[in-house]
Amino acid sequence: MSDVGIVDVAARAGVSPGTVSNVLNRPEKVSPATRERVEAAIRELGFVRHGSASTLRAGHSRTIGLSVIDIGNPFFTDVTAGVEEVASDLGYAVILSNSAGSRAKEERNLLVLAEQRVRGVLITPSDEDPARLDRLRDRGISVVLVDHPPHRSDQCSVAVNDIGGGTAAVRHLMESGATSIVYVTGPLTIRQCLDRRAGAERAFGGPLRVIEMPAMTPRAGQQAAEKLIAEGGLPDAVFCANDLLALGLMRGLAHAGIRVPQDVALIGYDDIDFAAASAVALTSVRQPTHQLGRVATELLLDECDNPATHAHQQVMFQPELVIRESTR
Amino acid sequence: MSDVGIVDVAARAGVSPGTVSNVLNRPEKVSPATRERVEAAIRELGFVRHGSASTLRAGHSRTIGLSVIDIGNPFFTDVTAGVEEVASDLGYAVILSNSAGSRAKEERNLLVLAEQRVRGVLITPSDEDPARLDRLRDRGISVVLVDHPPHRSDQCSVAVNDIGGGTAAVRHLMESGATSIVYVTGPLTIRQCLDRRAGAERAFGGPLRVIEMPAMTPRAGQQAAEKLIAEGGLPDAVFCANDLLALGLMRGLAHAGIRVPQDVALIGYDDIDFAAASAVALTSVRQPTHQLGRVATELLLDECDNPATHAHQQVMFQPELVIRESTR
DNA sequence: GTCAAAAATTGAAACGTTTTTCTGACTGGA
DNA sequence: TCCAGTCAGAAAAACGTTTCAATTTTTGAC
Repeated sequence: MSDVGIVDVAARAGVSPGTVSNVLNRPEKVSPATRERVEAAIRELGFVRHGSASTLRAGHSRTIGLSVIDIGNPFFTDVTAGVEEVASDLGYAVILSNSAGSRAKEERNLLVLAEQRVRGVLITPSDEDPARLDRLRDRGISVVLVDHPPHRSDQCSVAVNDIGGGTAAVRHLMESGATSIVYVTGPLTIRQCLDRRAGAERAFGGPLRVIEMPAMTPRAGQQAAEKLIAEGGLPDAVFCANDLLALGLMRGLAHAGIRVPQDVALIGYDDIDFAAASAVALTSVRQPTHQLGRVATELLLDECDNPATHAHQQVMFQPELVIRESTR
Repeated sequence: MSDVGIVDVAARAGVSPGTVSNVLNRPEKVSPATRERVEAAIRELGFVRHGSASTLRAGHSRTIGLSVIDIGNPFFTDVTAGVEEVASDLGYAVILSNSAGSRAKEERNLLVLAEQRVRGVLITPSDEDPARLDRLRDRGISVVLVDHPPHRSDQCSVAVNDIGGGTAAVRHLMESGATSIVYVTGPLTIRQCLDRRAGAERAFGGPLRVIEMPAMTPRAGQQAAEKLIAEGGLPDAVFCANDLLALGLMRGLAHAGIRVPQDVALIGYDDIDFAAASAVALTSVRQPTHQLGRVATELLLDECDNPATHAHQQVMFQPELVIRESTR
């Protein structure tokens, strides 16, 4: 139960606590000789800075929050990896919270982050209500939207053009000869789902038949397949709002003896690693996930560390169609 | 930049700060009337407790750390989901860190957790050195090992019988007629990889040909396939230390025109969701991942909240063979 | 209506840092 | 030798909670 504080270190090194603090936070302000001595004392005593005391006094922490919609979705783990790389480089810790598509859970998580006095928050919001985020900002917590367009112009955001992606997907299906197309999606309260539909219908030239599932998981995809079959009238092609749905749907179709792409063409979204390894390699719309996480974090930390010079930016990436067997 | 503290709330409610603190931490100690009044004040002022100040004074936080080896591996995201469920129920926040298989990174992450004064740590250690964890315990931070047998008897751990799993996997391959078997694995510094090999060789009755990759990802699996082919002498069957390797290997073999299971039988480990959806549905060894996370967290929080009555436990789950096409 | 015991509330100290102001101790130019 | 100008380091005051002993209020039994 070792409990060495900054004063113990100070005593050991024969300096004042203030000097130890300087060694920790502005090493350049202290002479090499004493710095060396203090660092030795820290090492010998196994001192670990008390983050809470530090945060309390300094008024801000070295942590950022990352709130995602589904940590089980490889899309978000890829984003997370990018976030962690950058944060870690700049000495920030990341508190990861998973809203699991539940607005209530997201709210609880944001409260925890606010209590922890995180420096900033990266969030893929689970709905379109900006009020919660404005409340965070009022508390002095910077917010950067991830995979979401900005609510207003005085904030940073990093997104991918989902309308364009939806358009590209359906255009490809039509060029492959499909005339009847079904859009299988998660909750249409999620912006990504809406935008991809909008893009899809723009390419299609009219409203699409839609199957809306409560989740965007392989399980939901499989259920969507049952629904599709039960409703009768199999389409030429199915566009799924993400790859998890598509993979589940593919399995569901296979169960029913329906072949992809011979009977139904299938296209997903995200191009997760597993898309290429699936039963029939899945055509998908690739997003620069890793880059998304990196850039979002860079923007956030710039906003935190250089509030004076920081210029808010809205970054928009372009997705890329990856054609595989499921649409041939 | 609202900055209401406990004293503002106290003023508004016409009570002392101590009473507000009681409402927050032991509501049963304060009369319903004043409690009501204080809660109203909290709501009206939008007060959010300063977690750092609270942690500083109380000497402990309401957060736990979770350190995993690869957040991109569905095995760990499933465990994480279980952890989060239980922690969230008991009012704890989870700080998730990813060691990405790097010992140095794990060490850095543990330091961050120690600085944050987390109440306890759930960890799947990336190597066998118990020193780092002992150091945490010396600091009064409880540690529960996840997917790892105990280093000593005075600690909690939750594991799955990997030797048994390895044995079951190879026994199944042999019963299917395989006589030459290759074990494709991640770093043999990882216990899971070692144990699964031990179990595999027990079933095989002697040493197996081993291909050791530096990572346990689909990419590494694909490279393993190239290696396997380059080395010549294709075996009857391949046992992969996890499903990611197996899926990558499957893709790699397909590229080279080698068919699974006709030319080579293939079995993975973990039974991640994607195993069933792969090109050829993958035979695998299923682990109770979600349960692993739940039980580990229950043990940890019991240790934290009831140190007096807590009894250390070492839980060992049994894996389950799931047979699919890749071994038929 | 009184009194002791229990319950509710108060007030101030303390948690371990960071920050700011201030004091000495050097430096080098006159 | 003196002085202004630097630079290192010291000392003490915060930061916003929780806790604990002390005090007041309420309760219940007689």
